[in-house]
Amino acid sequence: MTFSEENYLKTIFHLTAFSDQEVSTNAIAEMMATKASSVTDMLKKLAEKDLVHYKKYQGVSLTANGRLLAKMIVRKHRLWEVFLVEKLDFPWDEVHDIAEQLEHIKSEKLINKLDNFLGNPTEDPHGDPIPDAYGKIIKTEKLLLSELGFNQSGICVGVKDSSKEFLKYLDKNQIALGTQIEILTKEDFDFSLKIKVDEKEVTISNKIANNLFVKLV
Amino acid sequence: MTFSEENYLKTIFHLTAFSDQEVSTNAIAEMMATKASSVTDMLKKLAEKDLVHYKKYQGVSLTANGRLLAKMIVRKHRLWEVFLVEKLDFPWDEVHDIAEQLEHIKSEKLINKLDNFLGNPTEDPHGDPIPDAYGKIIKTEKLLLSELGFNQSGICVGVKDSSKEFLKYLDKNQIALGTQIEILTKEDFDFSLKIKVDEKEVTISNKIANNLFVKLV
DNA sequence: ATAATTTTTTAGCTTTGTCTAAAAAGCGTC
DNA sequence: GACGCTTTTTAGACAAAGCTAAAAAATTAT
Repeated sequence: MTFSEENYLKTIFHLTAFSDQEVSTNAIAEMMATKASSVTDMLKKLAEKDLVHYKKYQGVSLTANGRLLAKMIVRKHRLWEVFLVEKLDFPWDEVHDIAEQLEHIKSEKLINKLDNFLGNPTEDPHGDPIPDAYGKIIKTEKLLLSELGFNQSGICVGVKDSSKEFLKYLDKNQIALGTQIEILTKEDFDFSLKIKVDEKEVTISNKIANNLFVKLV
Repeated sequence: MTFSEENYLKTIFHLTAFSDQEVSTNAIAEMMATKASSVTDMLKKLAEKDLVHYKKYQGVSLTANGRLLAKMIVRKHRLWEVFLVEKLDFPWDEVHDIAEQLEHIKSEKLINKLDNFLGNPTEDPHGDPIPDAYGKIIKTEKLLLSELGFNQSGICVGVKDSSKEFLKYLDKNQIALGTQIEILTKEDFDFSLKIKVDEKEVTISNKIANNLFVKLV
């Protein structure tokens, strides 16, 4: 498999992760910042290799085979992210781009040894689950901070948006995985929240609350 | 820089490391298992980017620029090899192929953090020197086992040939970096040696002795 | 139901890195 | 210096993966 094929599989996997429907050519093109015509070409090639179900004009979905391969790429990506943060001390907003490269290294033995070296983590530094060597994914149930009510408290367990900008914002406000957050007040007008983090009161917008996963406590 | 360009630079670096002369198109083609015509095409491109000195039919050598880049690739390769052996417990004969992939990961910060994580090693698992972040290489003087005389002893500090086959042979005979070896007798007919390794006597061929680096002790 | 719009595919071109076959340059021998 | 052999380069082709522009299918609106 080429890097490009792997990137397409991964994109299709992410786009079908929640909806579980066929995904459109345009959606893939947009996510990969490429042109629909390029996507069509690749879909034909992936269909040829029995990695996707593809019928002209009908959208596309992964075959069992394709899904397993996609999960292995996600596994590699997330394990490398753990390595970068835990072992090399990278800040969590810098690991994605490097992991995008590392995820294409081909060696099953390498990734399994890395997994062991890291202590078989089940989540990456953004709280996303790491598939095991068989592709099994354990998802922990989590809710958005915006779903909590007054006086409820949650522990931050992940981010929905993992862009550099959002992660840096969280760093600046001393919110990290494991941080406890209590909802103090909710503004009816713009749904902004006043929350308590480490004994400090902070006001955050609805957009922030909508991208932060917490576990009720 | 593409992977292919990096591989050419690395090959030219290795071929010019000792002789310090221009290297021929054919020599590069042979080492890379490709065709001379492909090499010519690439040399033009590298010359264009001022990474090599190239004049038709005259052979090729690295520019200062090209040499530095080549050293950075070698640095990455060897640091990753240390990681694989020291941290992930890979046997020394399995790391080369994986390091060939890892050496192309682009992130200066990554490689410098990796260097620190590994304790700034100066040699890779085969005894080859690791260039520092500025490209500086400290070579320790070492001689071939075949250059030792009767009753002299050396500590194994590296291998000249680092093929899987040779490394496995050494493993089988319990010879590793750091192993002490004493020359017992030398056969005049085929230059085979009787040596003492760990209180055990072993007979090795001239070819083996010619590919094992030692430090006099 | 037909027209307009959007989405997707096709056709044809570009670049990168490879190849084969043929031409050109360099070298060794006399 | 000419002849033949080896090495190197050129010319032209191909596969991968992208692009643009145009055609075709699907969808939405009238």
